[in-house]
Amino acid sequence: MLSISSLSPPIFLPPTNTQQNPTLALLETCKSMDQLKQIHSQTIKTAQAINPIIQNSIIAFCCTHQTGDMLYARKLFDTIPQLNPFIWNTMLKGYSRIYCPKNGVLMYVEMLERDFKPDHYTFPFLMKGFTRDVALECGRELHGHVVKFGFDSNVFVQNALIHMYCLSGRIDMAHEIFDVNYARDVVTWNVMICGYNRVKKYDETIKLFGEMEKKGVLPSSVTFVSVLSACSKLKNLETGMRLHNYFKECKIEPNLILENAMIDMYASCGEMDVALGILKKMKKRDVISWTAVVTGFVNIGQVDLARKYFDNMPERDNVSWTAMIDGYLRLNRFKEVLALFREMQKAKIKPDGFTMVSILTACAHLGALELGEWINTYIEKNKVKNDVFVGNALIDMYFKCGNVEKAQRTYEQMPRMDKFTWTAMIVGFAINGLGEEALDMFSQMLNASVKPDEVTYTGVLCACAHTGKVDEGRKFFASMTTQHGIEPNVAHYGCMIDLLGRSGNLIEAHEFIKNMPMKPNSIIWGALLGACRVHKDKDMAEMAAKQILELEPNNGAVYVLLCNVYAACNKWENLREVRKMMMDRGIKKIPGCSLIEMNGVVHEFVAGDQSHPRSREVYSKLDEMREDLELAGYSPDTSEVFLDIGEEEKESALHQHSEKLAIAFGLISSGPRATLRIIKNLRMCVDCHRMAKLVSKVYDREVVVRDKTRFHHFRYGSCSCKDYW
DNA sequence: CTAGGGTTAG
Repeated sequence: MLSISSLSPPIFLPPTNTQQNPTLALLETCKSMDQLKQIHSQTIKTAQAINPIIQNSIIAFCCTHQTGDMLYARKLFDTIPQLNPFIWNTMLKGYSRIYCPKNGVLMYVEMLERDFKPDHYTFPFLMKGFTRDVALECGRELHGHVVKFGFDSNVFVQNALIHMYCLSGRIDMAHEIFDVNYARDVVTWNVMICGYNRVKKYDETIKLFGEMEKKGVLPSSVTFVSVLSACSKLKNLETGMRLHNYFKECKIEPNLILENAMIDMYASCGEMDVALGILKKMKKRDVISWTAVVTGFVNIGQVDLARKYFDNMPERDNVSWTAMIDGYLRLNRFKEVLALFREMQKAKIKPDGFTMVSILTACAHLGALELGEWINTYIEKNKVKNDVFVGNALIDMYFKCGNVEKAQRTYEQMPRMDKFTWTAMIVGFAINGLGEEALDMFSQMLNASVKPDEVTYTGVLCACAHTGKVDEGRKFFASMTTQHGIEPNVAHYGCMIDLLGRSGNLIEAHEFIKNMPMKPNSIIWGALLGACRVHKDKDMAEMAAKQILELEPNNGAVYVLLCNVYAACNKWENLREVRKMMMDRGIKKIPGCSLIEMNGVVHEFVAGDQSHPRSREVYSKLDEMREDLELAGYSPDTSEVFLDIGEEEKESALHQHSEKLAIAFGLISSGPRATLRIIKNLRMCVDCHRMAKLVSKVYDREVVVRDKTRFHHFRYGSCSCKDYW
């Protein structure tokens, strides 16, 4: 018996070029998956669905079109009895397009298992969608396959391979292939150049471009874009301008990307006039063009001008917002940082890791722990890429908001650490008075063979200064040069003066200043002056104050400190003289100001402040506190009040210090046992310090005060600084 | 005579 099919005439396949086959013509104009599905069902009805050319075209649409659906492609793919290399390749291209490199690799494996040989299209398609991780995982093996299947002289495959090694950070392997590759074209150079940009070796980028010129390879516009980008990063205007002239000579048609790269290069080198000139002449501009201009103005500190361009941009994405936010951050305009971030949220633009780092940095400066916590939750909930930068910013934020536990927890969860992580931990412990922990971190860092830099050493010396580790401090100061070749800068000297002076070695501190290789600034003398206050050395204080006033005649803090010294030494006549000098010269004391964050709102109190809406309650709470605390042994310490007034008035002035107002406000506006976190612009005075200790005991509250230089954690009646500050 | 590589802003 013969089967029906063998009796039937061969199925008539309609012509398969677009002119003659209406289905193929339809597919060519197809715009969406919906349309495609209609065409597909039509082909099933008309029995064209088994026409391999139609099948290929339908799958190709799913794999290549913007709206293409790879699940649909795969379903169709599975129904095809007779596969060919073309379809496999198209599928690989599809997975690359939607960035599913793992599916691509699985498909490639399946292809080999089913005895299809990869051709020279297979590898470029497959590798195009690779991520760093996949490239690391499969790179070597695929390289082997390329050799095994004999594509080591195909330029497309070789370029894809170099590209893949650059992606996984194996620039050495990439260069090796580049060097032995006899099939090189301009794209090979471009891939290699781009690889150096990716690992931030911009000098190498420019070097390679030079080699390319020497070899007489004509660069393409892509070459120019990459090399311009390197010039931008290096702020190498000379090479940038040479490139500008060069591609005019080459008669390369400028396109949007190239012009954007030009704007970026000039803007980054501070040549805003040229950058704006290019922007003006462009036929088409996009969000990148405008953002490059905004960044340019931010770079030269012209943040208000940057804002003008930002406000006039036809569209803004997260990069533009972050660039603008970063502008305010760099000028320490933190409130504007947060305000702009709120606007960004209103505009429904999703922040990413870069944005988070900027906002967290602002939170760290402002001590805005609640917002910082909110950002942390946001990162977790929205799966913002939690890389080492974000982690470092989180650690820094928690420490600078005085939350040591959360900082440590973040540190423990870091998937990867770098020099900045260690440094953030050391500095963080140091400013929170945890000297042992800071130094322990430092030795762990050295054990991990991470090289410390000058900031790391600032933290190390600061840890010694805040905890009175004089001998260790001297030792570290010496070792930074001898062991790590870091020349101490003025901040390191500042830490040493602080360390020596505060521990009572005033003469040695002064000697240290005399032997500094650079000119001591007001911070150096200020450290010595502060030490003179603690150790009641009137003569040296006068000398130090004189030095500062020569540098900064209007430095109000110096007068205040000098007054403090006189008050501490009972030199009332001298104190009056300085007071008079301040009046005559119109020098104002910087008013003490404390911030306390309550339910996401930052409340600000200055000394004697009555402007807060709950001011009356605050003052009556203060009176109540005074009674409670006196029962626990409090008596006012007026030794640091230098106003020429009666004892009772002194007590009253003391009573209204900004941190006391903030603590009282904190007590009436938070639940029992909630931690109070206060940020103060000046140093804490002895009396407020004593009172805060008692508050922590009497009201069973943790009080954290960040003053000008460090943290005080008050718990169970004592302070983390052990009264050494 | 079905398909292919590289690039820009924080």
